[in-house]
Amino acid sequence: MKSAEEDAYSYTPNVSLSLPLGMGNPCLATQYHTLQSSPIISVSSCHQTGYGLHDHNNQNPAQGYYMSHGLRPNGAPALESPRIEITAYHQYPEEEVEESSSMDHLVHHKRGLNSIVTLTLPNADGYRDPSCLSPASSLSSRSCNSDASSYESGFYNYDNSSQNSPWQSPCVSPKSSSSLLSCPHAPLGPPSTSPRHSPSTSPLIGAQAEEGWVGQGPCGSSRPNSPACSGGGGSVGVGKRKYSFNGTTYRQPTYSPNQSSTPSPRGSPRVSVTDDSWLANTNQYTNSAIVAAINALTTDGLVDMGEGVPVKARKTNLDHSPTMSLKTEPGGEEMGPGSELLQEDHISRLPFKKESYCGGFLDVPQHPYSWSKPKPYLSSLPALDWQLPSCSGPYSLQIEMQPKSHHRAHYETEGSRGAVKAPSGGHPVVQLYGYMESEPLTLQLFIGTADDRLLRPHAFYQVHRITGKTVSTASHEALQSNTKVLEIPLLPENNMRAIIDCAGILKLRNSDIELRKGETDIGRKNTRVRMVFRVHINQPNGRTISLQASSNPIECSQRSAQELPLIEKQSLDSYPATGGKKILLSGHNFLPDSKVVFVEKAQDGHHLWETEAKVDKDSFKSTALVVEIPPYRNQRISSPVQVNFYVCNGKRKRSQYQRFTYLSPNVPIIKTEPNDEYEPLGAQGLSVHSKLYYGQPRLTPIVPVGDADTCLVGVYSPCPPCHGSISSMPASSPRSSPTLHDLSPVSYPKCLSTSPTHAHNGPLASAIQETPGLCPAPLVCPSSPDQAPQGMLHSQGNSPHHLGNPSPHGFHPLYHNSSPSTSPGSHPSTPGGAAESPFAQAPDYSPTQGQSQTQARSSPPSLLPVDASPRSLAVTVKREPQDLDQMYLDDVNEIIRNDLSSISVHLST
DNA sequence: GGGCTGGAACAAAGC
DNA sequence: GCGCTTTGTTCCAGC
Repeated sequence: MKSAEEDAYSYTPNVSLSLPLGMGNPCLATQYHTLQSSPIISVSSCHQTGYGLHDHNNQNPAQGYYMSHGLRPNGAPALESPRIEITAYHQYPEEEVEESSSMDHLVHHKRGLNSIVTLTLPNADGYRDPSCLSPASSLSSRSCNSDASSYESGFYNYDNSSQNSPWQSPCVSPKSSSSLLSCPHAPLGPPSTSPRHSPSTSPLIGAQAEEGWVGQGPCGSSRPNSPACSGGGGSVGVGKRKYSFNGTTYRQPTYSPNQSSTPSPRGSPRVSVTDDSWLANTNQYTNSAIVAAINALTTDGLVDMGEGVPVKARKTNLDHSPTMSLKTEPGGEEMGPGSELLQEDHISRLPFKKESYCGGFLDVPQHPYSWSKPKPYLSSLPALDWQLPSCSGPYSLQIEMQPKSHHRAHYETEGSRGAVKAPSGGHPVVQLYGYMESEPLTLQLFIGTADDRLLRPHAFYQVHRITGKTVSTASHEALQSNTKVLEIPLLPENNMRAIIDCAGILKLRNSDIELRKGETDIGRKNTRVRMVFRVHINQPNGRTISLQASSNPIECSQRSAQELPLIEKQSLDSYPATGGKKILLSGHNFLPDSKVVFVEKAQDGHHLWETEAKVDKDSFKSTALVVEIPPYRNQRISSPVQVNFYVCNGKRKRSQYQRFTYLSPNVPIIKTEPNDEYEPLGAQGLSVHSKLYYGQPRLTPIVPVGDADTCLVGVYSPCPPCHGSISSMPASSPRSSPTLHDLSPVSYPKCLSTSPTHAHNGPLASAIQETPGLCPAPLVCPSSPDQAPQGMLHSQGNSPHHLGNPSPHGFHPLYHNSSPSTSPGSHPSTPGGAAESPFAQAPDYSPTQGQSQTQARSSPPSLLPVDASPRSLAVTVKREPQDLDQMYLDDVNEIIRNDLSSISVHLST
């Protein structure tokens, strides 16, 4: 069975818990580095290494998290002070640098840093090397960047990057100080590990942006120019830009809500948005928007400046400069504000306001220079690779309608293949619950990974804006850290609900991406993605609550979609070790000869046990398999054991791993119906739990943009409805293997195990991710009384996987630590912050968000200590978890303290 | 005529 | 180094 893939899995990180803070989290490391300087290398390495490191990290989700978020030294009290740290942390030093007061200086600085990692071509564009780009590719790249061409400029990216860096944000934010604290949380959430993120990380981002392009080389390799450039895909971006600076082209005006000429069928948001409203936030917006725009444009501007942006790009940019950022054609509607330049997170935060967008742009556009200088603004918005919760306080971002599991992405050389659809034939639907304000918000959408690792922007896929008669939702493309982000208005009139019929998926050539400096991801067989939605809600106290919800995995490869088996749901997540019960698997591409293999892996990825389950051929369907749960190798387990299973249609045609938990035979079986709500797939009788293994990362700290503190604080409290899943949690995956398909869930391992006991269980970690969608709830959110603060809540729903797994725990613990109480400096809880608990679990979204939501709603989050799968378990076990948590927390705290002390020492030195 | 789609040819990468 | 298989990318054709 061991295939390369598996080997990859082996990755599993064995990070020791002890390391957590520092080691575990690359971020931290990086940070340190930066701080200390030394390690810059490390940082760089991180980047470059990218996944490798990350992976490891990832594997330990916890670590990752810690690192990135909270733990980060910053998180520690000590950390706070030095902004530097923050900076350091990033993969992109640049970003950090930028934030620093002296921009220029910083910039250079960055570059320097980058240089280490990669060459910094200021101009280097976005994800592709301009030079390298084949005509087609250029388009594509543009498409990606699309409008972007303008974006391509390196600057732009940098900016983004900076923003991205989680750490930075804190600094930036006025309240930043606290940010540091937030960091602590952060760790939990967004694992620094995240490939991209991590310093090294995100290949895309970092790589693309800055370094990028190894490019040239690639160019050659990659098909140079595809004739097709003209190809449709790209077309979208370029051709369609309608907005030129000129007001005319520009539609900013359109953005204005009222103006929207074309009423969106649903009441385009525009309508709702009033100028006033726009104005209201304008200032903020403006700044952010402008910045963003600038960034985007900047590139161009830079180019103009002579930096070497490809002529094409320049033209585009010039012509459209504003455009790039602003595209908003859809429907002619003006989304307005949203569209704007949100590139930056900031933008996103801001409510859609026309001003920000329009005003800023219109005015600015013409001057390249104006754009040219991206201000260093520290957007506090969390980087795209940060793991964010789907629920926080009263807010909950939910994917009401999940996208289909398959969507053939188009190449730049092709025409668009349309918007991602929902299984029902409609389109995905996203809704923000709990938002009672009258101000419209911007919903951000980008294409993220769907592997076991932490959720991060996908290096090989970009969201593609779809426009036309059939598109009712206005949207705007922005580029953030080399990742295309589609901005969609969320209007109160529409109940903060958006139908995502304006988003397609663009495939970038592997060769173009892999050659970029710093890129560590492999495109081959890395064809699964998730739609990631984010919304940033400004709070009266100045803080910003950022929520994220990720869709179920979407297979984007034509061939894979047709051949690879895909498990979307399973009727049972756990069962006694005796096995024997039948489980219904729902999905696609099942064959009469499909085999279902149960596998148990050690933390290091080695197979401990593997057995083929009996498949009921009589009930075979291409979309459903009935399998008999094989007895576990050890019938006397005293605690839940998490294993994985997959469907195999033949050599190299395996589904992703799904988690399954064997329970102690003595344990009363509790149904795991929570998922019932899952309904759909499950329909067949067995309730199916959705959950792709990779699922979604569930936990995520909330990242308050505004405040550093917030971050910390950010805990998010349980969300009432939390249907949402945590989008982010990564599963930690061992992965890495280029072949995403085989994600070994197991890898997680090392994450900090939450519970001491679990700590070492590799697999456990994974659980976290999986924790299904429950609402994040609960960890300890003071805010929500209802929820008990247990350390580990699991989202019930989806994730059955948890059982036994600490993974979840792992995270949780951290969270806890991070929580004010626990971690000393780190988190003070943020008072006003939405969630008190810094981290939120991400609910899993899994498959059907709807499900998750429903589940969540229907049943309050339960704490499952062991994660046993379902809620039921939770019920029974409740207490343990707490104890464990406590213990875990203690351990974690200890670790953190140690870490902090060491950090402070470093700093002082 | 353009946008979507589905299918498949061609070619590179892996095994 | 060769041949077969797998996967990625580009083209074509039809709706």
